[in-house]
Amino acid sequence: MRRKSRQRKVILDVLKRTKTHPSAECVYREAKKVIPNISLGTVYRNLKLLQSVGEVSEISCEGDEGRFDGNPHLHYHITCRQCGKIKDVEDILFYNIEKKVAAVTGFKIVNHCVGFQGICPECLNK
Amino acid sequence: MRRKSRQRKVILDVLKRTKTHPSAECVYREAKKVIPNISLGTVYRNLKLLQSVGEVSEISCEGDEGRFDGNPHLHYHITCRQCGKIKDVEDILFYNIEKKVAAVTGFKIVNHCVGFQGICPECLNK
DNA sequence: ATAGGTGCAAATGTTTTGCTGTCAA
DNA sequence: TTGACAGCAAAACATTTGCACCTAT
Repeated sequence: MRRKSRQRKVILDVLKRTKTHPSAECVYREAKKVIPNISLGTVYRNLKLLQSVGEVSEISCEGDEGRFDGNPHLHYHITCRQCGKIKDVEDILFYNIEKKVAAVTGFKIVNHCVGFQGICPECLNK
Repeated sequence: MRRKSRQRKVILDVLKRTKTHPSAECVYREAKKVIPNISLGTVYRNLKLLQSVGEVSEISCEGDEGRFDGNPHLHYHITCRQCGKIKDVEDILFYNIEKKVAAVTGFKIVNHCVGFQGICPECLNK
């Protein structure tokens, strides 16, 4: 049975309040501000555990590997090729594509993800 | 100016004919059959170079990191959560979502990718 | 009391890089 | 001839894991 450790709570809290989709290393640095002797291994272990219970997710799509999102709801991401920032894409979701793909491939679909790459407004104005 | 090395040709050829979306290590093993003393560093260097000129692409979307595709045309992938195989999703493309997302985010979109996760027909029948 | 969790450090796996020699143009 | 590229090995990262100790329940 799972216990609530202080470390896990802090890690989850960091993810919930950090909007920049931090890497494991970055979560570690933030968590260290609260628990100075927390270890990187613990961060990895908890990120994995929190993913497995669906409380956080790991972002991925072309070059965004190893960054995490404390928002567990399905949503898409967009990455700036110039400055590297990752933002959430709001209000766009394709619920029906899973059915379509199931029909075409014969797979039972359990999830999908979508990622965009581009240049953000700030970088465009430079 | 770029030269056509034998190694690069073999690596590209492996990718073109391998439909299983191989990892770098796997490309290395295949290439070794043709050039026994090819080095892993060369494989990585060429995979990167071939990506940068758009001849191959690296697949990514939740758990498919580090696998490559010799088909340079935009298409989506689906991964079986049980046996791990990655297949191409044929005949489904969302050209218009880039415009939509550009409008919503203010980004100039240069690319997008879509990945599905599920259980393949073979695994379902076990 | 005890199972789950932690910190630490070593191990692992993957990718990159420096260097020297080689080869395509 | 020469600059791009290869092979090799070391380095650099990122992530996982074994172990002994700690702590919620």
